[in-house]
Amino acid sequence: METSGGWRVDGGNRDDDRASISERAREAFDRLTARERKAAQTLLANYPTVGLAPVAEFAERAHVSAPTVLRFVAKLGFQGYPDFQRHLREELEAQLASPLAKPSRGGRARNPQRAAIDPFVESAIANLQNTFRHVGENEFMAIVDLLCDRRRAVHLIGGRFTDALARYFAAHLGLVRPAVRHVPSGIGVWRDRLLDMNRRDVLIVFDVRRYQEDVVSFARKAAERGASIVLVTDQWMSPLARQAAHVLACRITAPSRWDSGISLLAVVEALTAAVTDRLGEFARERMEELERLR
Amino acid sequence: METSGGWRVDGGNRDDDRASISERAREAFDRLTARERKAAQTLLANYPTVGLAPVAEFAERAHVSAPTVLRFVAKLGFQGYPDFQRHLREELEAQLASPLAKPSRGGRARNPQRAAIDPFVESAIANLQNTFRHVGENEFMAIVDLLCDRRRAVHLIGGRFTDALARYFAAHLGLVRPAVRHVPSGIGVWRDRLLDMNRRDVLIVFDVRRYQEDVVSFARKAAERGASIVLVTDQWMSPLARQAAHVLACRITAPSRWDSGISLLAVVEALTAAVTDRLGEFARERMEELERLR
DNA sequence: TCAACTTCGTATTATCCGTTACATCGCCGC
DNA sequence: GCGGCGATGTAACGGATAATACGAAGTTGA
Repeated sequence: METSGGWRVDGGNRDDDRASISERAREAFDRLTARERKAAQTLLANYPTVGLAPVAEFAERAHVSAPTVLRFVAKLGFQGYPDFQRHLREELEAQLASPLAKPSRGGRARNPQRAAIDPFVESAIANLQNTFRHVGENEFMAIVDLLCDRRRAVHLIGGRFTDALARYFAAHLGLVRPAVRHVPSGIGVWRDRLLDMNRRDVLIVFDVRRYQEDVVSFARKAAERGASIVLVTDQWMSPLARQAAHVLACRITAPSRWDSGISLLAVVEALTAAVTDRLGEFARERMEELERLR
Repeated sequence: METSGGWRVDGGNRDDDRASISERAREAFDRLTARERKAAQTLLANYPTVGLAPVAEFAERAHVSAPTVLRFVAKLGFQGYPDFQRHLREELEAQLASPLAKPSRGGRARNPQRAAIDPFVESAIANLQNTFRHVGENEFMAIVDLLCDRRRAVHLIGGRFTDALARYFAAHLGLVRPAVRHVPSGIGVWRDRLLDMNRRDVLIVFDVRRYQEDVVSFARKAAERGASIVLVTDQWMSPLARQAAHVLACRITAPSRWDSGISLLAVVEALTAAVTDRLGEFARERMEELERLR
């Protein structure tokens, strides 16, 4: 691994005093040994709480030994574990003192990696907010109603990339209610599945731009047979929107050549949560029974 | 190790029935003696950091003696000072999990639909921020390096719910580089796939809590055969972290009985974007060729 | 394949920390 | 003013925690 950026010739203390501990941990990363990196990752993943726990607990959570954790904090430039904890507390206090200040990143130049990541997070957040801002509450709850009707069968289908989301949704829905079926890619079995569908059924379709023709035509045939179509699509809307009983339009733009599925997933998870909640006792019992069958 | 699904029976916190510690301190205030009240005020004025310091420091800051502080925390109902600190850390951790989920408590009541949706978006945003805030840039770029090495084969596997994410990633990666293979669920073909793996290969594993034993053991065998393991997990970390060359710890808590995969998806998309970008011309040509073959 | 080196965990030691017993102080009633 | 009682600090104790020394295991390079 490249070490040119890691080693501070100037002794580094002036800078280290200002750098937050999480930044220090990232900076020191290439100087660390394999096990010490586990410790660093554990700290960053549970920042800063693990660091405030005794060494033994820290070590256990990181699946390393206590001395490894101690060597890790030593390499970060602390006198010892108590010293490390003292700095953590001071940092936490300073951070909580000005709640409006965004944590860390105080005027430091972003390095190129961060420049690649941060816009990504920002656009994802914007997508989430804009998606749910425009989702009609009535629309959302009507879909929940539909999915909570246990007499209806629920079929899920997705396109090239969104098929994974259909599977994700199916995996969760199938745990809280019966008659949930994912329609796999490849039109081999599609004809058979169409035969099963009638006016009682619900078909959830994921279709985003470069809208997939075969998926749309499958859904249209299902609609002709009387199935209720729930369409999860992007802001420009799949042509299937005409036939759909309910449409959820999600924001998918990203600073990349690819579109983002994050807001689609958020919709899926929000629906899952709402349905689980609404089904309440029924869902609970079903899950327990599934647990027993395992 | 739990292999059951994502259903969380408890809310994730054993002490949900008890009030927050600061509330407890205010509530118990009249029952306290004069000096103990100084301790309580000091704690509330510097919440929660003084409580995370050793007793002596707490006592000094409150201008009382250590035993007074001890009596104070005892009256709050804790078994002892370490117990008190443990609760403080847990509370802090829970609070950091969704720092944006606080607002709009005092205003007019939200309508029930919004109440179901907004906390969901807020926690998703917090998860995204906290996940990427602590992702090491070196770690991230090292993984990108790995995935841009076209001589290596890339295998992807996920658990019960995360399998969909593995598919999603595989679908995208497969477009920009060769030798990308998703490992399907069900251990039927796993043995064969293991045979294919050697030290040139990369195995990307998705494993979140209630970590799935079969996935972990598969990955361990792959690691024994020399494959490089890239683990995408949650903040508590799959036991596989021990064997993994690279770990991405994502925040997954949600105001629901289910965990959220949004930050995992964000990581996947960020990696996809970075790899596509890095491969540049090669990726472009490959995609054009795939387009022609269609 | 072996040797030198690094890394890492086990076991031990030393230190700090929380705890508790007890003495003192202050307060109130008598 | 005196005696009792609660509140508080001092000091000693016991235990847990951090630090360290050492040996095992793994890695690298010849």
